[in-house]
Amino acid sequence: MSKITIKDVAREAGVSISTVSNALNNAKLVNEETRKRILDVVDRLNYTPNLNGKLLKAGKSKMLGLFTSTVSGPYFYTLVEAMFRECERNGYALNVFATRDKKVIMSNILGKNLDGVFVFEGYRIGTQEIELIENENIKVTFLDRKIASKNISSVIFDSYKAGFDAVKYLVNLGHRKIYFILGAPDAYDSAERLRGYKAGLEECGIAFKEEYVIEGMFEEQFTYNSISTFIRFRDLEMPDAFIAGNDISAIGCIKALRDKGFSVPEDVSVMGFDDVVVAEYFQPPLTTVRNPIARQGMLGVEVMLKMIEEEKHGQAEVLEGNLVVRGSCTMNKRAH
Amino acid sequence: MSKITIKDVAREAGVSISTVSNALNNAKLVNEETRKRILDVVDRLNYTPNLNGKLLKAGKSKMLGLFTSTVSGPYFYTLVEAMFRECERNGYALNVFATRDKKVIMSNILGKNLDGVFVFEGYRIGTQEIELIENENIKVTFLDRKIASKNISSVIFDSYKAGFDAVKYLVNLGHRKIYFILGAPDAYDSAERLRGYKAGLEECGIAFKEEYVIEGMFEEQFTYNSISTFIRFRDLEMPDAFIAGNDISAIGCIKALRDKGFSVPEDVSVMGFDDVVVAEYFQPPLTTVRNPIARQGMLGVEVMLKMIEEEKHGQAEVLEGNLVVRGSCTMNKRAH
DNA sequence: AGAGAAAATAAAAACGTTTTTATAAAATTT
DNA sequence: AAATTTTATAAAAACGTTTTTATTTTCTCT
Repeated sequence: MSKITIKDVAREAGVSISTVSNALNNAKLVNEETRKRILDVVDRLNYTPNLNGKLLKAGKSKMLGLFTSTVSGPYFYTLVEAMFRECERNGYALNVFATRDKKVIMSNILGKNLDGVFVFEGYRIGTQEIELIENENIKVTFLDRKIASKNISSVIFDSYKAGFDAVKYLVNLGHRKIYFILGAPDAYDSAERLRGYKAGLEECGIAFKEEYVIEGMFEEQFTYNSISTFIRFRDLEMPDAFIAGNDISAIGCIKALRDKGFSVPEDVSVMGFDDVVVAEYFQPPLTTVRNPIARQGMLGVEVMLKMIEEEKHGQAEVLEGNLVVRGSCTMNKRAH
Repeated sequence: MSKITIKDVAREAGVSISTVSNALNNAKLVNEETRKRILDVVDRLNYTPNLNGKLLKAGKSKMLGLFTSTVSGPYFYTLVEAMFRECERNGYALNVFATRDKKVIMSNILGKNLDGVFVFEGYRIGTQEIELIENENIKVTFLDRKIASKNISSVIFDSYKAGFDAVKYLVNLGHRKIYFILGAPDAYDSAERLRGYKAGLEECGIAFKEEYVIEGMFEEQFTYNSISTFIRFRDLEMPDAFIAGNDISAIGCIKALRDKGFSVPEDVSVMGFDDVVVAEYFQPPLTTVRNPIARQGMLGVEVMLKMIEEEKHGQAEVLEGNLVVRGSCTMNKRAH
């Protein structure tokens, strides 16, 4: 009923609060006999130290925060599971804060009960906020952009290369009219994949065409609508292949094509990115570029701990993905 | 670099710390002019109140904790996404703690910087721990068992009915030799589904047979192995249908059957539970019992907030699922 | 103009710890 | 046996807030 504090323990054990504290944290400083007596009382009263009191004094919390605007989707949970495991292994707790409210985010980051903070895609923390964090000497690791400074690290994927590889793979299969479906407008990955797509085309001697780029928003339904509309009103020839912004978008694209009477991959090839779980179960199974998501999570906390515990300068890590060939792409039968 | 506290603000603004505090929290108590001056300084120094100091004083944190042993799987993220949204809507933050370490769990629960705690399936918090929590006047909502008391609520699914309904559906399709694949041994849902399965059989006048129950652990690979072995060594007739502990297990079962040369649903029908995302994408699409997972999450925080804010007695809520008919079950062609 | 009320500000106490410093008792050295 | 060190315990300060109480200033009323 009542909250018991260190004071209650002290009184009950007939001893001062400092002795109780020491009995709990610095065994060597207190006589074995009294220590036992105190521990007995602690047990009997079920005393648990108040974390706020503790943290207020300590300044360190052994807690890391993960700020994100969404917790759904296979990408997120693969990432966060890896992070949880790695934190636990190092004696840290991971707190997930799901909010888009910049105020909440900043008050928690700067509120100093977190030793470090991960920022995952979604909301935008701008240069102004980053500067603030930097000045407060708080460690931050970004999982959605490439950046590094004294207190800031990042771990991201080489989405440029992924886009590049995707194009080359499709061209090798004999495709020429390769479309690109964009992701969220402010997403780093989307922009990089597009950049790689352009570079890949150039490498293969194919001219980039603005008309071949379609909106997709990383969303299934959005892409479905985009592609349906495109098919219906196009005055261009049918594409040979689509490179979707991610797997979810690829699924939307395939469903739209199918509903318009095209079969994948016989008529059109479709690729995705990420290799989310459904990619394998979807019909046809998705050809995609797999990003080592769990590795990103593990490396993220590794890099964070380096800053916190070894006081190292922040670093920017870039991870490469690899092509996973399944059934959604095939040779171009309409030879050029 | 340096951490600025309310003291720094006070000094800089030429005012006492109480005035700063009031300027920030109790606008009416301080002259508009000085308040502006203080806010200016706050802005200039980028002062953010230390949360530990704040919480230590307040006793309340507006934070809820979610304790779980795993964060993977579609069930979890659907649940937790709904919880995040509902918490945010009510001005609470949700902290996810992923650990199996009972000590960590209890120290956080009893450490009093959480206003309430959700317990999700995985590790076992026994009656002893529950009693402790109860005595400390901490609000707990269980998402993995049915229980209610002054400070404890719960929101679970009616897995008994789900098991019962599954059997009746299959019997209506003409199946008689219906097997049941168990989930994790200590899982409430698994036990309840089994109980419903038995009751359903009885209702239909079919005798329950111990040999028709197979281990599955809620895991794809485990079930795959179980079923493969069963098929290989069985001295019984082929089953008409399988009721798997959940969708994941159903998928393992189907894969095993397929690899042994049986097709689903033509030769054998297979059902799952949960209706996870892949259930829809899998080939054949899974017939399953859908649990309103998001609803569980929302109701969970609702019930929690009732205890915290309205000081209501805890309550036990039970949610019903509904049958989702897809392609993994069909009429029994081998008539009896 | 002086008393009383209201408004604005400051000082002090409190939240529950840990840590530093002080004191007392016991053990060791000279 | 006195002086010194070691060991054990206690007291006090500190962490950064908010809240309660106290003080000062300003305003209102007779």
